[in-house]
Amino acid sequence: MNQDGVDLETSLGYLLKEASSVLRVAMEEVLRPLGMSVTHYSCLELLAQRPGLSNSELARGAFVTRQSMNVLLQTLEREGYVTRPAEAPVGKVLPTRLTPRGRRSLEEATVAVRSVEVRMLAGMTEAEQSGAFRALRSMIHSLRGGNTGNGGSGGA
Amino acid sequence: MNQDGVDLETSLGYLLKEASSVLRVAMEEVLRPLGMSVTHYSCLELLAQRPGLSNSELARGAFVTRQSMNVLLQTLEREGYVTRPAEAPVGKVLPTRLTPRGRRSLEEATVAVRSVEVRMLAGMTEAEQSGAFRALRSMIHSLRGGNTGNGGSGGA
DNA sequence: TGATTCATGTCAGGATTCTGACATACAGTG
DNA sequence: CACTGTATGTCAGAATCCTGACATGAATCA
Repeated sequence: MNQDGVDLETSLGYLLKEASSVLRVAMEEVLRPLGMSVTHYSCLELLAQRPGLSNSELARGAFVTRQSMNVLLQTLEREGYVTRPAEAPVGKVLPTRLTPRGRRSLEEATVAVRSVEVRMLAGMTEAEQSGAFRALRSMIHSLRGGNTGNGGSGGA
Repeated sequence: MNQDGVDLETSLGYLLKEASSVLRVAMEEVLRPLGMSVTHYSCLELLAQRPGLSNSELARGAFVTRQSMNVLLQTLEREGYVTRPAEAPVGKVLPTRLTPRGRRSLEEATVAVRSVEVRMLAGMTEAEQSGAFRALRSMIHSLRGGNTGNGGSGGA
């Protein structure tokens, strides 16, 4: 009946979307009491691991447009979670850094987020986890790089 | 330096989000020439496989709110892709069905979407695919069902 | 039977994100 | 050195989606 369709019940793409949706909901749930959105948290986490990231780099890392990230950064800066130099040291790039307050805020969030990740991984062996990791990486790579003869718009 | 963080480089959650993002972009890319969004396509595909689905069921299947799905359905109905009875046969539920036009439209989209899925799965063995499938299913189940003592707000 | 609870469809308002556009700064090429 | 191409930060407008709220219909239960 649905042999010519994609068959959502067995589609890895659909399952991927579902998993992502459920993960997003779970993260929003634990982040909400902290007054933080997922993108908000992603931004802070990115900055903790790679201080000095620019707005555009942050946007790519959080999977939003640089315009959206810019709006967020302005808020975070105004509220004292991050700092940006008034003038660009080189070019137009404004390296962003966490303030102590931002770092404290992130610590709370990290605990919450980690609990979600732990819950998500519950019931999976190490082998299954690394298998899933490799599978996801492979999918990303295939989707980013290769085209099926579509006359590559090239992308990045 | 980032050992007390979540370490985005090795986080399955982050990778999941990345994969989902890349998949979404790839789908939008092939669906755009057809004038169709991902939710739009999801709705049609859902209806093809399970005719008579209600607005709310469609919303859950496409991972959006029923309000958003309602807006989409009104457009699709107005443009002749789906039909809904003027009055509910039972209760308030309005069973939705694809029109021939909707079915034709879906066929085009299915070809496009399947090509993306094929590309995504390129380079993965059958075993890896079914492994990824099981892993994703496990994550969804763990995230949906179990709580780490957070006192389940039970979703809705 | 009557009350409570739950799910659905829908309307209205608000928040978030995106698309489009512009000026600027660096890198590569002739 | 001038020119082209790419990348960045930012502003403005539009589109999208969500949260909140309401009325209705069905199911559950006393």
